[in-house]
Amino acid sequence: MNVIKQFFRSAFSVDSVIFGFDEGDLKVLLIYRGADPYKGTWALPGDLVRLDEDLDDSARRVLNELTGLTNVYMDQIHTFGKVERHPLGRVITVAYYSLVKVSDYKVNASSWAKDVKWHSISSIPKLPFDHNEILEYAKNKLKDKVRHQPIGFELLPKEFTLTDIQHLYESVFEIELDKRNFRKKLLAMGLLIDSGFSQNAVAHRPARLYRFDKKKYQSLIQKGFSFEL
Amino acid sequence: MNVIKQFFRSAFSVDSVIFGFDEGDLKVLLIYRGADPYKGTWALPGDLVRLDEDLDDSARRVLNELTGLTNVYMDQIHTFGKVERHPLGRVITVAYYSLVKVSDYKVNASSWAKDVKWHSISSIPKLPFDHNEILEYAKNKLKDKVRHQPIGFELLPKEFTLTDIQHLYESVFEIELDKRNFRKKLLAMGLLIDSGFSQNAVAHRPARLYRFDKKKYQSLIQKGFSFEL
DNA sequence: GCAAAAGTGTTAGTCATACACCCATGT
DNA sequence: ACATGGGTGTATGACTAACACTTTTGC
Repeated sequence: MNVIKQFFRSAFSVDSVIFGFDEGDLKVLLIYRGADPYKGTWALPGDLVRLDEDLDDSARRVLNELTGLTNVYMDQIHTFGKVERHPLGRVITVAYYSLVKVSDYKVNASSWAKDVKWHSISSIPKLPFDHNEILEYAKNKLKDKVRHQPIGFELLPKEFTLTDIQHLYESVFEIELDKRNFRKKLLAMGLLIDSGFSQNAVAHRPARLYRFDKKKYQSLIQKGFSFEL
Repeated sequence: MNVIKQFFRSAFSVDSVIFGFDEGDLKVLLIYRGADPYKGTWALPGDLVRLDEDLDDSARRVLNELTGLTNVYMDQIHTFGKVERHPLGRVITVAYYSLVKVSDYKVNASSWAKDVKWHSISSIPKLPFDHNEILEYAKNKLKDKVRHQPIGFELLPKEFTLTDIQHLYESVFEIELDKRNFRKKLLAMGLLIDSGFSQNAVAHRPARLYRFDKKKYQSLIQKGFSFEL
């Protein structure tokens, strides 16, 4: 069939913007490319999608190969398809972002990345392909999502302080928030469980530790609830 | 090179959810497929992307071939990439939606569509491929977008009544709105211009006609404004 | 004069914002 | 005792939601 010869000559890749939150700062996981094209530069992790692999599975595979993590929050961002975006041929890329708890992240179990490192969102180098553009899209998508759904917790360890969340929101939105008002709203959601524990070994009054009530959240979502901040 | 043989055997398509608003009802433009696969069914308009064609351009081409329209509001929805979604081989599809003024829409200038018709959003038939899923995504995306930006006007003729907009919002959100409150908020945006004219030949008090102030909107956007409803 | 949709304000409640001091711990 | 961040309440203004009657036109 003619169509096959004419059109089935392209490839598609997935690229992943992996967000983490550490030291009060939003981070992105970049790889140092060990192979051409663009060998020797920091880039977003990604790979060509195999012909027998669902798109979403491919994104999960890339994340898993890199971090060893599964069951991670992941969402599609956008698809980038300029003709000349890839030097090897016609390759469009479907970009995803995921939110990982930096504390869960263990290995650099990667075959194709010579090095892997968290980069603060405020100091991202020039990246190959259209990766800087992808990252911009990712940041905006993250903002939009966090504003409407309490997914920020995916970036925090199981137990966290209210100040942790506040700093997280402040990094994501790049604004400052009022402590009292923020706590009021946050607790008013009714989705935080007081763990009963506090920080220890801190050089100030220890903060209470909370957990996110995932079950309650799921059941509210079911009932068609929607959240804001 | 090995990679070429291994991966460059797939294709990608664009599919378009073309929204219109007419007779107080949200509509979608469907084509009646004149060729296989799925010959003889109603489907979303779409086409394979040419190797030398940017993704967005491809979506605009499909829209233009079908309606003769250019300069139409268009936005990417999501990319669908299940392995078995297309019978001819590995084809992922990038879905777009566009908002057209039904009054501007003239011809069925289409080579590949046997028939083209507006279908009310409330009575969409079973569609081939994953098109019903795509349409669901499109509706949600449209809701999200309309909630935060006054793009609803793209669906209305240049001059419209306040009741027209209210009906539009009611169809998109599938809810009922209070007339007085809706008008208050709408006029408070300061983005409507009273055209000075009114309807005529209507069997009731004629409504004032307004225009959307695109220039003011652009300049507010520039200044980092954001809107809600 | 009747039918049909246009147009118009007020009130009560809820929510967002601004703001400053005392507390518990480690050193 | 001092430094560090944790924790807490109130008052004001802004916005949202609920609600009913008069007006203008065509027939």
